Amino acid sequence: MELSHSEENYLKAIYSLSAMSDTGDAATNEIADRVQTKPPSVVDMLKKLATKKLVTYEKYKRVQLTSQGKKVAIQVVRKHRLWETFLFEKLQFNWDEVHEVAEQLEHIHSEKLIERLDQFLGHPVYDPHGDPIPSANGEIKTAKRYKLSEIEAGTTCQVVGVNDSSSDFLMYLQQLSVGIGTKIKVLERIAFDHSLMVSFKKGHQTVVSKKFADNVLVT
Amino acid sequence: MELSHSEENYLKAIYSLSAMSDTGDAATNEIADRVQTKPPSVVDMLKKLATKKLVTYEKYKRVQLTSQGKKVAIQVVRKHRLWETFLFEKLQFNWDEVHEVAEQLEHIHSEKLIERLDQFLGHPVYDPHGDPIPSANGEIKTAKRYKLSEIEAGTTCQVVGVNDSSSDFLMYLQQLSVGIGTKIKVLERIAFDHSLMVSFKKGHQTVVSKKFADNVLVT
DNA sequence: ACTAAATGTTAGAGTTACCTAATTTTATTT
DNA sequence: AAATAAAATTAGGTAACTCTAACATTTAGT
Ligand SMILES: [Mn+2]
Ligand SMILES: [Mn+2]
Ligand SMILES: [Mn+2]
Ligand SMILES: [Mn+2]
Repeated sequence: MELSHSEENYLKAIYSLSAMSDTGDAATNEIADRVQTKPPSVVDMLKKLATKKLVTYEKYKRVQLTSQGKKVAIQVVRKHRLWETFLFEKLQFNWDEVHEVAEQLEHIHSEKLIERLDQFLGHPVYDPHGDPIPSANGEIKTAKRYKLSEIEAGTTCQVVGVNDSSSDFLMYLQQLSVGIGTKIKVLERIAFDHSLMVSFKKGHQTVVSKKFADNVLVT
Repeated sequence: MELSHSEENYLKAIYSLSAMSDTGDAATNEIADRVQTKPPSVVDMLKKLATKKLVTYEKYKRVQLTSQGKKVAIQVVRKHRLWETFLFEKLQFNWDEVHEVAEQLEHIHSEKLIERLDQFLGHPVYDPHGDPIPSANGEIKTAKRYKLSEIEAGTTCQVVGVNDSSSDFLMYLQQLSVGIGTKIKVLERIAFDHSLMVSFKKGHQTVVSKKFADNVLVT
């Protein structure tokens, strides 16, 4: 069954909201926020998705994806993240420019296209934001992600993403030559202001603030 | 002004129909055929495009693109052909598989994407079907294209496209190792059945039928 | 338990892009 | 110049997706 852009966007929104909620479901207003519409539009769509068996919905209750719905949502996420990787790796888009275009590209319908793209990119595992790319059969690498600020002194870890994507933050990262994949060793945790003494590859050593370390995700 | 998929498809259809007509315009029924709708839908759309100044339309007369409309149409064609080239060159799609997916990709809205894609592909001049790719400012290489069947004996020419894109024909071409860019020398024109004696690169020599030669475009 | 606030739903309507059936205009024959 | 055929248009309607305003339900605060 061929879904519309709109249906796919809703499924993706419900998927990511459910993933954050500890009850595995999403609320009407949350969805409206996420897909930039008003709550009545969400209700209409939930009814439609429910008749298509993509979602289990009872009025006044939070929605849940069915396994069918989840499968579709994950494929959309896969496409989104593969396109982001393409834009970043092959077309030299910046970190913060890829999302908007991928938001459109994720709706192109072609099995073959996405499998060939995956192959062309060398089967990447993480997108430019460090988010895991689901595999063709829907499996997602879910290595637990820590804030850099939680890492013990003496440990070496690897950057897999960020919490903040403001351009101030991204520019600072660029200046430090820190990106996805960068290895960081935590040398010392400074009790006074919770800042960290760290070293990046090649022993280049600096102090970073707690605010910085809270926004860098590592494994 | 951001146009819809549908509006873009209509403009593209009117553009290519106008190019074929010697009066530089297109008829309602022709457009309906091309975009796979019914004539009343076309009339609706023509009225809309007319209020947007993309088309000059008077009822019961043939439509013409305004210069604005032509500009938009050419940009859509540019995107279509660049994406076809990407699919063919980078993702190893076959000649006859690229069109359908490009039909979707041509509607992605992003200036930057298309310029970067063009650069990534090395500013190609022809798409996988041998059709010219308009430049960023809308210029189109219009080297006159001849049928192979029109070429004089003794002349060497180069394949730039085909008239038929049936898979029977494409498979035959593949078997002969003939593709875009292949050089062909016409050795002899056989009066009896208008077939041609030709040689491909490396002196490999064969006879091809008139039907074949009518469907191979060369410069 | 009662009230107020927050959340969610229904009613009714607009837009885009289609459709079929009926009608009008233009083009082609005789 | 009629008559007929072809092409184009209008009328009226549907489906998807969105909205605002009004109403219903649930939740949280006292
Ligand atoms: Mn999207
Ligand atoms: Mn991402
Ligand atoms: Mn298209
Ligand atoms: Mn083409």
